[in-house]
Amino acid sequence: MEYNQKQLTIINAAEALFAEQGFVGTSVRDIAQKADVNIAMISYYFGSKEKLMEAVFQLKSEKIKLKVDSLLADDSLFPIQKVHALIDDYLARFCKHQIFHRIILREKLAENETSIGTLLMEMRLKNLEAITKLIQQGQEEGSFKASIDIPLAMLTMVGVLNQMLTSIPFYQKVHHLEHLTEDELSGHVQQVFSDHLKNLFNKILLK
Amino acid sequence: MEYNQKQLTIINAAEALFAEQGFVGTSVRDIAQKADVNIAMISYYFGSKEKLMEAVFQLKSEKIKLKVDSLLADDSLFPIQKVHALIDDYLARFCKHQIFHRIILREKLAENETSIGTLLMEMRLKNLEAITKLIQQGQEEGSFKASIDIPLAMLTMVGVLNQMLTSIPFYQKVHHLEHLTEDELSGHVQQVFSDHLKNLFNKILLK
Amino acid sequence: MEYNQKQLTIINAAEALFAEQGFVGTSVRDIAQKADVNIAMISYYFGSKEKLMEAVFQLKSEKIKLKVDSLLADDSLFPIQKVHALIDDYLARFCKHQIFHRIILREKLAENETSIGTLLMEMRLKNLEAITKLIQQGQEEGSFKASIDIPLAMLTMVGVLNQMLTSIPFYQKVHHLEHLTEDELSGHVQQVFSDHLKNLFNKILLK
Amino acid sequence: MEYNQKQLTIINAAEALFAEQGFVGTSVRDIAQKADVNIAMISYYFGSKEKLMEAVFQLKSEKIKLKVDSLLADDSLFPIQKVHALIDDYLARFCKHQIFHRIILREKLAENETSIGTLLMEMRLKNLEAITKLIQQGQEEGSFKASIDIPLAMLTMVGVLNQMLTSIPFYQKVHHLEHLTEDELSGHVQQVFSDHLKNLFNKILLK
DNA sequence: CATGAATGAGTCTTCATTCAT
DNA sequence: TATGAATGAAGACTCATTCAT
Repeated sequence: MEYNQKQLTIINAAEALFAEQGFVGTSVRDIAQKADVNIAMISYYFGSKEKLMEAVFQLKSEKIKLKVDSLLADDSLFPIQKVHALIDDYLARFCKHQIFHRIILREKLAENETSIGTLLMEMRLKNLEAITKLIQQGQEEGSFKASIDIPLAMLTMVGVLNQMLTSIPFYQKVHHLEHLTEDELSGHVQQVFSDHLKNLFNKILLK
Repeated sequence: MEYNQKQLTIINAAEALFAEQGFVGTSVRDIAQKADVNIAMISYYFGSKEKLMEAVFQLKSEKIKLKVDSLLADDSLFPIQKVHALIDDYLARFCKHQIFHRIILREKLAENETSIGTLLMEMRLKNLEAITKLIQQGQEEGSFKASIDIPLAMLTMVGVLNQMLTSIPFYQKVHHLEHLTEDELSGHVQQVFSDHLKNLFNKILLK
Repeated sequence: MEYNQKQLTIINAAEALFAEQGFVGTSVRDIAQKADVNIAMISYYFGSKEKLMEAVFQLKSEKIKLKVDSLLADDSLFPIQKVHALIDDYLARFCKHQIFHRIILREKLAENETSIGTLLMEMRLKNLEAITKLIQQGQEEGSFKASIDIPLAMLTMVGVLNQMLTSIPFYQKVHHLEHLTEDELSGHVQQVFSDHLKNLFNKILLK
Repeated sequence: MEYNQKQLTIINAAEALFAEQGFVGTSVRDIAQKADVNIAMISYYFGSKEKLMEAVFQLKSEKIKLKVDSLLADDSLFPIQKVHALIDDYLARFCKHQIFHRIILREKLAENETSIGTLLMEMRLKNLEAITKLIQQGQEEGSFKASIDIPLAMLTMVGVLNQMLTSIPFYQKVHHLEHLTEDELSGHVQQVFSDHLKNLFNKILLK
């Protein structure tokens, strides 16, 4: 799938709005306005609002796949370092508001077998496959535990990151960080979660 | 706030539907139908759909508060046992589809300062307060580490549980558990997550 | 099915517009405006535009059924007189712009198995049944031919009447009847077609 | 008017679709797709959808005119034979789904003075003129009645044929002809209506 | 000469809410 | 107090047409 510039503009606008307001909560009018295109363009280019969401999803999913693959292929790192890099990568992506996981996870997907549900499942399976390889590297090398529930580990990381997104204001408040600028806050939070997750995964993975 | 029977019926119907379909995805018609009341009753009793959600939230929040408080007051348990009980309690609540956290977290709340955002923040603060006491008990008793980021720990638990909710089909698939009935699956998952979270919290909290 | 006054207003407006402009050519806005009700009332009362058309159809169909039945039950008339009365009845109905046959026949119905197609088929079968009885009366009495293709005869009458509706301006022009008022023209046309059809049916039915 | 190949392709596609779905029910997209041309071509070549329908109409009208004229000029046939030939010709045309009369009659034309209404009137007048000559031949020759309402006769034929088109499924059902293939059914119906109309016109025209 | 891209008006329908009773 | 009826705004989507290329 190749998208032209206008299509990409729409996809980006949609991604941002879906992330903020959810799929149902976002109207095609909103998207058209944000992307500064005619409302009819959405149907024209993508067929429907749902198909647009699929496009958002697919595009993002491809990007992530590339990132993860290149990381895994890097021979200069130890397995645990790759895991740490993966954490930082996810973290950066989540913090840059490219929170498209949440976007989609929120809506009907949990149970419904929509086309997006299927796409999501596929992506998760691919991710799992890649990460399984990574962890097997660590196990073969001898630094990782022999018995690890890999899906459970993945899920833990993603769950913590998702929760982070919705909890930043809370975290800011309880730690009295109101004096920080948005960027400072973001940097701080990123550091905290990076340490936290790395620490968690060290405990989960390492012997 | 005291609610009469009809209001409670509406609140329960609303809670279930919000949990399944999200706030925006649920219409007052749906709620009225599920609660078997006239559509106009919702506006009549609660003023608006949003106010109804607040009622759902508030009621739930009170129930949780009671549970947690009673747990903390129980002198027969060690602090770490209380934490474990807390985990099982949260887990049971999440698994019984009383997933109202998710309900609300999904909608605009993350950033928008809606009335519900405020309610949510209040509830979290109360919860934090209670849990802080619990952890301080453990620290004073000497079994817990001295330096613990308590909000981060809370957030980790809730994040994992939230993620669990949306990932059960994925978990079922990758672990080849399709042969289990829904109840067996739910029981299995609950056991796995209970162990996982307790293990995680042991590492986070215990010296 | 019992309809309240507002529903009947809508049905009548819809009938007139469907007759003039066809089903597809008529918007719910048009109907709402003509009936002087809010647009949403159409969905509110009838569910959809198509369901509204079904209501139009059903109501009309019931009225016709009653008329025909009462005619057939009249013992004071000879069979051929009943046929003549039937012709005049149909004619009057068609001329009074209650041309709902055409309304519906026009749209997709011919081939598509819509709900209306089914309703139409049912009505035609009922009508055929009634008319078959009438013609059998004539046959038993001895004045009608033994072998008559009754559906073909019905179809001939309805076809001529339908065609009349769309051809009145043409007929007016070629017979130089422009000087007549609309009512005079209508009366004249009705007389001409009454004679024509009675004549035709005499030839088709009588020995 | 001369049309190039592409234009003719469009006209044919449009004719078929208008016949099936009506004017309003057919979109230019449908036509463009069926004709396998760019959507913009329709506006480009014909100016508008309505103008396209005029072209469809005009082209068809010319063809019919030619057929009728050639029939009338044939000196080898008696007038009643020409009438029978005319009936079979109309019948064949209607059965071959080239039912463009119905196409257009369906839409606004009955009362509205659209450009097509005018075209239709002109064509009818021309047809009437030709048929009048034919019937005068019969009258002069002595086999036809002296007093015949020719427009009424024409209208009867067209009305029956139109009705036939929308009633074939009904006719099939009541005569229990479901076992016939579509072609067999069409052939049977054609035979029945040919006999019926010829019989009718014998009675209307012959002394 | 031909067309892909783009548009604004229009489609039907559903929404949360209000009002008269 | 309670509700059936009613409403205007908004929903997603399709339409015939135009325009720059």
